[in-house]
Amino acid sequence: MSKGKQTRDNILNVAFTLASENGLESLTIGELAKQCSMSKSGLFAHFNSKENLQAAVVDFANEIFVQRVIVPARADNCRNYEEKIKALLHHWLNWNQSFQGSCMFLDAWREKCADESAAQRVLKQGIENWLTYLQIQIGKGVENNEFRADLAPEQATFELYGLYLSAHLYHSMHGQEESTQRFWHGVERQIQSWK
Amino acid sequence: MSKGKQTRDNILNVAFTLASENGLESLTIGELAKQCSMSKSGLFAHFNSKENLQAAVVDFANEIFVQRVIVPARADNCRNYEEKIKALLHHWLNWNQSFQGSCMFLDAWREKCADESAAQRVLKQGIENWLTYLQIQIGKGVENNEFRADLAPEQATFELYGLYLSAHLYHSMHGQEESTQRFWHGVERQIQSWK
DNA sequence: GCATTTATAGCACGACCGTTCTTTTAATGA
DNA sequence: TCATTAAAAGAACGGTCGTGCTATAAATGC
Repeated sequence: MSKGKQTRDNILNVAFTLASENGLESLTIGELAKQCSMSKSGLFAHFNSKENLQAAVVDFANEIFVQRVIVPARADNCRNYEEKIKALLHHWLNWNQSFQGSCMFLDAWREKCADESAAQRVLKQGIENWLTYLQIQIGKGVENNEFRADLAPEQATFELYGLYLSAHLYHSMHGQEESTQRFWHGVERQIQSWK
Repeated sequence: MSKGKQTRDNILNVAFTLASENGLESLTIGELAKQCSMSKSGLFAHFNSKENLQAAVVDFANEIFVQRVIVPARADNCRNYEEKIKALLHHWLNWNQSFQGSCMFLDAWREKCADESAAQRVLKQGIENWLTYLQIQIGKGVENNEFRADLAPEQATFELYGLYLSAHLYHSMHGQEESTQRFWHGVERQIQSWK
C-alpha cells in the first residue's frame, strides 16, 4: 500500500473514532489534523473538501458496520432465523458501544449531546416529563381494567417511544405516508397486545 | 407586559421556528437577529450567552409541547384510556409537523440532515442496506415456517428499529443497564408475537 | 416633562472555520 | 543514484462565530 493510501486510511480511522464520540457534524479538519499529528493542509489534500471527507468517513463506517455486525452474525452459525436475527440484533447493539454506547449512524442523524449544557438539561427534563406522563396514562388504563393487570407501563412506554422514533427515521427515509401508516399499525398491534 | 419581555418572547418564537426547521444546534445569534430585525448585540443582551439562549428556546418549546399535545388531548374528552393514549399519540405525532414533520426534541438529539450532502447520501444508503438486510432475514424466517405466514417483514423491521432507537434514547437518559434490558425484553415480546 | 432606568445599536475583538497557494520534504521507479 | 512525482507543511485569506464595550435611543416612573 502506497504511503498516500496508508495515511488516508489512518485519517479515516481516527475520524471514525472522533465522529463516533462527538457526532459527524462536529468533526473539524483542524481537530482531526491535530489528532493525526498532521497539518490541516496536509490532511486536507487527501479529500479536497470537507464534504468529501465526511462522505469518506461515512463510507468507512459502513464497512466497519458490515465487519462488526453482518460478518460476526454469520460466524455464529445460527441454526434457525430466530437465532440469526437475535445474533444480528446483538452485534448491532454493540457494534459501536466502545464509544460510549452511541451509534454513529444515529449520531449522524442527531446532534451532539456531548456536554451537559443548560439546553441539554432542560431538553432532558422535558422528555422525562413526557415519558412519565405517558406512562401514567397507561398505568391508569391498567387500573381501569382496560389492559392486563401485569402490563408494565414503563416497558410499554419504551416500546411506544420506539415506534415514534422509528416513524421519524422512516419519515426522512421513505416519506410521510409510509411512516405514518407503519406507526399506527404498530401502535394498534401494541395496544391490542396489552389486553 | 414590558417592552423587554415582549421582545424576548418574540425572539423565542422566531428561534423556536428556526430550531424546528434546522435543529437547535445550527441556531446562530446572527441569523436569529436578522430574522428578528434586530442587531446581534441587541438580541444578545436578552440572554448574555448562547447557552442561555438555547436553554430558553428549549424551555419555550416544552411549553409549546404541553400546549399542543397534553391540552388538546384533554379537550378530546376521551371515554377510556385507550382512546386517551391514542389521542396523545396523535397530537404527539403532529405537534410539530408544520415544520416538515420533524420533532424538535428529536432534532435536538440529531444532527441537521438538511441538505442532500454527499455524506448524507452515503449515510442513507447504508441505513437502507441494513434495513433491507434485516427485512430479508425476517422473510427467510417466514419461509422457514418459524414465523406466521402473514407476518409482514417490512413492518416487523420498522418495529425492531424502533426498539433499537428507543434503546439509544434511554441509554442517554437512564443509562446502559435499563436501556439494554428494555431492548431485549421488547425484542423477545416482538419475536414471540411473530409466531 | 423630566430624570432615570432599560433596551437596542454600532463596532471591534479574538478564535476558529474551510480553503488556496507556495514551498519543502519524502517516497518512488528507472 | 538521480530525476520525477507524490505527500506534507507553512502561511495566509475571507468568512462567521460568540462576546464585550461604548454610545444612543426609547420606555418608564415620579
